Amino acid sequence: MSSEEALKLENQTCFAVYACAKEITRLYQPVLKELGLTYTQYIAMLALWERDAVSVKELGERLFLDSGTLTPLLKKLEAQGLLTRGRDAGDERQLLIRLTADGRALREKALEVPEKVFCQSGVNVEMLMKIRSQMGELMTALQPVAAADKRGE
Amino acid sequence: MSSEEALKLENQTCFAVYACAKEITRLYQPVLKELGLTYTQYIAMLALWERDAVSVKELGERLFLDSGTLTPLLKKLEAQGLLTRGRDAGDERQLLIRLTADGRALREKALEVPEKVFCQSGVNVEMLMKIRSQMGELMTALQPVAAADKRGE
DNA sequence: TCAAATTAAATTGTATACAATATAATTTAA
DNA sequence: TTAAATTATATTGTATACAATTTAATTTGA
Repeated sequence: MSSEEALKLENQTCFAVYACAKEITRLYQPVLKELGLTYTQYIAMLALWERDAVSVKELGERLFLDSGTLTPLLKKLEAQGLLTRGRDAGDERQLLIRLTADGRALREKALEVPEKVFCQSGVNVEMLMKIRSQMGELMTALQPVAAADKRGE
Repeated sequence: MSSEEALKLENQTCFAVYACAKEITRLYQPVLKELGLTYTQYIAMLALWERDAVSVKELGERLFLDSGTLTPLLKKLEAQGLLTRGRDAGDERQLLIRLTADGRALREKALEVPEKVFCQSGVNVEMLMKIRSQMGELMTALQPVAAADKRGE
């Protein structure tokens, strides 16, 4: 592709992924509103439903988010009574995030979310699976770059 | 997939796309810094390099962004001297965005951006093309839903 | 024709994101 | 052993995003 062609909006893979991510988030919004969660809060809860009593650091690594994003987000979830934030007795630097009974209970409602969103989406399962696997490949290809960046190379 | 399986973070296509979009943006950042642009400012400039003297509404439709995002972003680009913002004489409701000479000149520097980012990415062309086409398909599938939402259905 | 409806931007308010910095706790190493 | 380095989280500042509302201009329709 010529550098002229490469500069066209239509040819930007980055823009295609960026636009899809926003569109998908928009799709989740009405469904998540019933749970009182935003999209980012939802993925944080998904992570916590799988593993509880984790530090902000560990949660951030799983969600690719840093403390600047997570600290206010977790405070909001704490204010909603879904989790508690308390320092680790063994290492006071770490903050342990623990779900409350309400936080665990919300999972029952959330079980319906994927199905609801899928039905609304007008997308077939094959496309979804293909996309997920390709995003996985892309992420695997990009992660070494991201890691090198973090090390300041 | 069971509803239990469907709730795992690892199985979320939405999260995969969301995480990739952020990672890609991060990849562009150091390259765009040389042009003095953020990622969103860059895609706005890409659109304007292709078609100039457009309204905020038209630009927003191409970028999937609304005036709440574009108004401050365009004011920043105006402050940098890359474009001018002026009401359309024929319809004073509309604001026409026009590139300045500096704005057009920046395109020369930007011609190198796609190549630079690609080289850093460690991704091959085939994967990129496949992803772009699939994101296009997904967007096409989702757009009717988005349009219906806008109409309040 | 002119009030009501529509349209385009701007504004307000809330919620991410993340770089850079600050703070406090822990670990390392001389 | 204790000062220096490292680590985990919080804070600050900037830049998106977008829903909801407001404002001003234009179009529509009785």
